Amino acid sequence: MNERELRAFVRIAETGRMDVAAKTLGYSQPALSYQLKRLERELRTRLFERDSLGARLTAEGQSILPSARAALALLDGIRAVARGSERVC
Amino acid sequence: MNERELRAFVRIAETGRMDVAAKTLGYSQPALSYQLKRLERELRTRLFERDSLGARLTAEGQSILPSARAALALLDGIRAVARGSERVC
DNA sequence: TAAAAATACTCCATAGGTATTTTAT
DNA sequence: ATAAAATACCTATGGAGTATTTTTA
Repeated sequence: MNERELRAFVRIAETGRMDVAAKTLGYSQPALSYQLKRLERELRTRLFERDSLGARLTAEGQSILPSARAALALLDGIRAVARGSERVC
Repeated sequence: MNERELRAFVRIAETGRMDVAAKTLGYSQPALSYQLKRLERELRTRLFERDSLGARLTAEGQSILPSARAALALLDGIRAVARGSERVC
């Protein structure tokens, strides 16, 4: 479970589309598809139902979305703190 | 920033020793040293002062420790939720 | 000089990109 | 037929281990 996977998960949930999520995150659709698959494999849970219309959260996906967002917010906070104390080098 | 790096960071903070932290996490001291270095590089901040006595948190390290712990707790929660909804396969 | 961290090196697994295929509407 | 996701394949980078070196108390 890593930050990139969680950001992918949240963005797919927000857009309902893996190709759009990939574009807004700045990488390819297959790469994003692979990341989601990796996350689902690690959690042993299907997070989205996919079809030719897009990707919709499953119940499990919905249940972890708030925690994923909260965790990412904490990571953003860590970055902000770190940036605030950057050294000369 | 990934889960492994954060767990490494927290464990080093708790033990004050990279070799001990590595052992309790189940991997080698050089691997752990590398992970911490990667995290510090990404955050552009020194998180520990190291010497032949061990590793002690810097002020920046101390300031992110609570967030790191909270983020890991959220990840644990995600895992717990996922485990609770594991499918047949 | 002893103990802890850092570096060097080697190897395998992972992650991403492009091209293509599959699937459902 | 079209649009979205999945797969295949290739390559590059990352991450781990063992052995060794460096540093400082």
